[in-house]
Formats: sequence, C-alpha cells, structure tokens
Amino acid sequence: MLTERQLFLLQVLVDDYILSAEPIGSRSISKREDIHFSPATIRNELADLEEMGFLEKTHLSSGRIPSEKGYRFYVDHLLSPILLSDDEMRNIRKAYTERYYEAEKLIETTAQILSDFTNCTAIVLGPELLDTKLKHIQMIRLSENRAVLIIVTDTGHVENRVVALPDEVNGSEIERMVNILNERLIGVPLYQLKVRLQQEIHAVLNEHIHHYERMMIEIEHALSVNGPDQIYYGGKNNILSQPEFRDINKVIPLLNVLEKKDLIHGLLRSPKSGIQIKIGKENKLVAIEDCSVITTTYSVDSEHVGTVAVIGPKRMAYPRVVTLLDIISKSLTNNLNSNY
Amino acid sequence: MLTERQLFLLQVLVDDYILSAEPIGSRSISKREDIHFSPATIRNELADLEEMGFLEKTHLSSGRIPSEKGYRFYVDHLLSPILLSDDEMRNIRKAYTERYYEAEKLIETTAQILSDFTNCTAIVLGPELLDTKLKHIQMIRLSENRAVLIIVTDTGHVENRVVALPDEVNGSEIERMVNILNERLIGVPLYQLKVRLQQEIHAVLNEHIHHYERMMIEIEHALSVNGPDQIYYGGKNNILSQPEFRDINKVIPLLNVLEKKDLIHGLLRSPKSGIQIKIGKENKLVAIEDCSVITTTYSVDSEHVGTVAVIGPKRMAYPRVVTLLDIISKSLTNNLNSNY
DNA sequence: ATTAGCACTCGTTAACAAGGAGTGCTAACA
DNA sequence: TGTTAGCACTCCTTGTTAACGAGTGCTAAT
Repeated sequence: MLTERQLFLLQVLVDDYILSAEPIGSRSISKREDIHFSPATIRNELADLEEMGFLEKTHLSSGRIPSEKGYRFYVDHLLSPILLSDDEMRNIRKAYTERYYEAEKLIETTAQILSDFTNCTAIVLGPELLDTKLKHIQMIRLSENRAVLIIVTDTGHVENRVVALPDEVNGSEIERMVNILNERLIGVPLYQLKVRLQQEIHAVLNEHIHHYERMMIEIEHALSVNGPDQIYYGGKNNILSQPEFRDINKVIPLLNVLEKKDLIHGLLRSPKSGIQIKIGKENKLVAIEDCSVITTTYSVDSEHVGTVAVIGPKRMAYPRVVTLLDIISKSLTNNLNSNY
Repeated sequence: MLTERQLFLLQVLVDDYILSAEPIGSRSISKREDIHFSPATIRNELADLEEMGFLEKTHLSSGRIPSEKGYRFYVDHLLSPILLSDDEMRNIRKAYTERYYEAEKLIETTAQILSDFTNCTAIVLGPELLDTKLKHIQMIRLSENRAVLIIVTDTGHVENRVVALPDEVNGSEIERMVNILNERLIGVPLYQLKVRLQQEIHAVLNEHIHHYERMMIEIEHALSVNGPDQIYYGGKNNILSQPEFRDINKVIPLLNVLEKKDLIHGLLRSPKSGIQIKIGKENKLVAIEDCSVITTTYSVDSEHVGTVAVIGPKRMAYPRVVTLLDIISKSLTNNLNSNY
C-alpha cells in the first residue's frame, strides 16, 4: 500500500523526530544527502501519509510528528535492529563482570545498566516465586510467645515471618509440628502450599498435636502471604529529563503509577515471551498514555520467570532500546542460570 | 532584641507565607482583625526585620518572605505546637488499628500515614541492625555446591545469602561448622560478628574441620554484608505538588537524592534523639537546599534504633508536621514494643 | 510613635508587529 | 504524469509597548 518512497520518508521522519523531539518539516528532510527530491514533493508525500493516519501536525502549519499508528507501523515494519559499538558492548559486559552473590543484586544491577544505556526507566520484575518449590521450613523461637517462621525455596529464596505462639503450645510440640510440615511439604510448589496445608496437614496434626488450631492460623497466614513479586527499578527519574515531560503535571501521575506495585505488575506481566512493544494508549493506563513500554522475559532453567521492561516517551529510540533489551535480558538469563 | 510586635509580625508573616506560598505585603497583614495598626507601621517593622536578616524580598517592591534565618527563629522561638482535631486523631489511630504481622509492614504503614497527613515526603530508616544480637545461624543446602546461609537476630529479623560450597567440603563438615558457629556466636551483636569470626572461630575451625578456608571466605562475606539498613518511603512524590517545585529542573536533583540510599542515610541518621529540624542550606546537600528536613527517632526497648523523617519545602507547615511527627513516631515506638 | 499620602519599582498581562518555519495549492516543467 | 518553483496563508515565537496592580520607602502631618 505504501510506496517505497513513503516507507523511506516515514522512517526518516520517525528517526529524525526521535532525535530532535521537534516537528519535522519538508525542508529539513530535503536537506539530507540521501534525498534527491524537493521539499514540495516531500510535502505531497507527507500529506498523503498524514491522510493515511501515520502522521500528525501540532498545528495547521507545523511540521509533522508520528501518530501512534505511525509509531506502530514503524515498529512493526521499519525497525532495523542497530549494532552497538564495540565500545558499548564492552561497557555492558564490564558491568556484568562482578560476581554477584545474590540474584537480587544481579537483577538490581541489570535494571541499573538498562536504564543507564537507554536513558529511560528500567523495571525488572523479580522471578515468579509461586513456581518455585519448598525446600525447607524452619521455626526459630525468639521468645516465650514469638517465633520466626522461615521458608526456603529450591532457588535459595528465603521468606520469613514472625508469628505469635499461643500460650498452650509447648516447645516439643512446635518441633514435632515443623517436622511434620517438612515431611509433608518439601517439594511442593509455593502456590499449592495453602491448599495442601488445609487438605492434608490439618488431619495429620490433629492426630499428633494438641491445640494446634491457633498455631495453624498463624502459619497459614505466614505461608499464604508469599507476596507479590519484587520490583526492581533503574533510572526511575531518567524520564524526567525528556522534553515531553517538562510539564510537572504530566510527571506526577506517571511517577505515581511507578510507585504502585500492583499497577506495574498488571502493566508488565505478560504471558508471551519475546520482545513486546506497547505504544501510548495501547497501554491501558491513562497516566502512561504518552509513554511506550517495551518488555521481554528472562528465564531460569528455560522457564520464563520474570519480565524486563523499559518505559520511556513514545518518542523512544526503539531500535536501540530493542537491541539493548534483547542483549541485557539474555545476559541476565545467562548469569542467573550459570550462578544460581 | 525583638519587640513583642516584631515577634508577632514575624510569626504572622511566616504563618501566612506557609499557607499562601506568596510574598506577604503590609496591606494583607493589616487586614487581619487582630492587628490594630496601619500598613505603614507594618512596613516600618518589616523593613527592620528585613534589616536584621529575618525577611527577604523577591524584588525591590515585592512583599516579604522569610529568610532561612527567619525560619530558624520561627522554629526556635515561635513554634506553637498545634492541636490536631479529634477527627484527625481518630484517623491516625484508625490507620494503626490493623495488626501487623511484620515490623516491616508496620514501618511501611507509618511512612505512608506520615506522608498522607503532612503532604510531604516521609522517610523511615529501618531499625539499626548492628545492635541486634545473633539468635541463630543455619545453612540449608540447595544443591551440590550451593547453600543458603540464614541468620536470625533476636528481634526476629532474618538475613540470608546464597553461598557457594567448595567441592572439598562435605555435608557432615558443614553441619559441624554450623554447630560451632552457633555455639560460639549466639548472643553476639551483629557488628561484632566479623571480628569474632576472625579472632576466635578460625582457630576452632582449624582444629575440627579440613579445608575450611574457602568456606570461611564465603561465610565472612555473607556475615559482613549486613547491608545498610532498609529505607522506607511514603509519598515520594508529594513534594512535586508544592508550588516551589513547579520547575522540573528543581525536582530532578531532589528525586535523585531520594534514590541514593547512602545520601539519605547520611542526611537523616542522627546521634541525638528528639525532634530535629534542618532548614534549607543547613542540610549539607545542594540538591535539597530548598527543603527542610524534620527528623526524630523511634525506639525498641528504650534504645533509639531508627529515624523517622519528613522532607518538604522550607515553607513547611512546621507546627503541624512537628506535632504529627511526634505523635506518629511515638505510635510507632509503642506498636513496635508491644508487638515484637 | 503612628499614619496618610505619594512617588517609585517591579512583575504581570494584553495587544500588537515582525520574522520565521512550515503548509497547501497552482501552474509550469521534464 | 510525476516533480518542482512560487506564492499566499497559518501559526508559533519573539520583542516591544502600555497599562495596571501590588507593594515599598520616604516625608510630613498627626
């Protein structure tokens, strides 16, 4: 449907606009040395592209900017992956050379790198906990009536909660109870814990332990709150230096959304793997309808367990960000799999 | 040095300016019904106050705003604590009624409440870990060459790190080692752990366990990184709606500072207890030289363990914030002591 | 000591003109 | 038929000017 030349012009215009953040006029396009036709011709073409909905004007006699449909087309059909300079590749690798003792640190660093290199906000959703399996349960008494319940998963993740001990329960009973829990629950995926507890364990405990009910309430509570997964940010404020956010009133709702963990989850958590791009209003949230979000997944043991995302203005350096996101999510996957 | 009337006018002016955020002129002051002299008189007094350095003008013929010295005087000598309405007291109590299973949640909530009620940014530094004592060490094997080392403190706080197991070490040796660590280290304050490890434990391990050196490096690393204490934020973006931060270029450095944990620590951690107020440049950081910071401490077992802080514009509702900070830090202390 | 009166300063707002960037359209051109 | 030069037109931006209002400092009268 689009002619070669229209494709070319659309690409040039989007590329230019991404760099300059200003409406692009026919004259400035015509000055490029790879363009061999006049501003007037370009005007005609741009007018057609606008009619088709790929471009917009900010006012009657302004230059053009890409519409959301324009970005979408650009991203779907004109995105030429970019090669990073050797220098940059070295820098990325260097950032990963440190050996990380904890997965958390590694993920934090990943978010940091990604935001630094894209100049956008990077978000990494921590590994989905629910799929991991129980490795060990332990209860350590702190005082007469408090203990900390510790749950270790097979990935080495540790969850803990302080629980109240009812007066009626004595030490040996607690020990027995923990033993029972370990016998029965090791290897069970976390998301099944609560059900299994209710279905099997109650009966068993009933046989062996007196007064276990109040105790169980505490434990159930502790086990069920294996909270929403961790969210790691990098360059939270990078987006503030983009010219489209010079107005503080555009910034406030955006930053507020970033603070709302549930919204971020809803926004980023995706069933599909591979790179996905949402442009402007394609994101369901009003607060980020002027932003684009690019996500991909990373994995441990070839299961997709988490999401890596970049949030920036619609006028985002798509080719560069896509390339970086790809490289960095793969680095993260590699590092996670080789070290943990 | 200051006459009654000058004190009164300074107070009125600061109060008014805190509300309106606009330079205060003699006429608007004279309109108050508790003022029985003319604008001209007020002008004379204000000119004197300005000469003494308590007030400033934004331009030659503008009204006055308080200088930092003016705020300082106001805070030191004119601060009349405010009574909160029954309604507000009820709301604060209500926010605390939920029973929190974890200290973390309680602290998070505290930061939230404080920011909501002050419309500023609230920061709570988590309990100082170093003073707490070791309750239990445990190592749980995850695989052939990885284990998670878990440290429980007497406050119920759990620290954990994944450590690599050298090939030479076998299971029973690890068990023995952990036993030794527990025997020797329980009750030791965390900040002493590393020293004790090096001074006592090395010798003991040397007797009982072969090839313990590489293992120890891992453990030392794990024990020594009882990282900087947690920082909890509430209303991170509240400050953005203040008129003095309409300009995004003032906002960026401020938000960036908020993200830097070490700077925040340096800023807030204070040896003194009780409410402390730092105004503008009294804070050492350039990025917050237009802000005031009010801090106080909270405690567990009558030891001061953490800091509660409010960051807002210099034009902050000092009386209200001071009152709220006092109430809320005490509530936090009470809750922590009764529940944990 | 207080205050009314007045000249003066400075920020804000509106109106207006000039310049520039860009467009759409028309007519000429290859 | 596709391309382009030329031109009128639109709209943003910038600068100028004028008017107004809020506020001050000073002087002189009370």
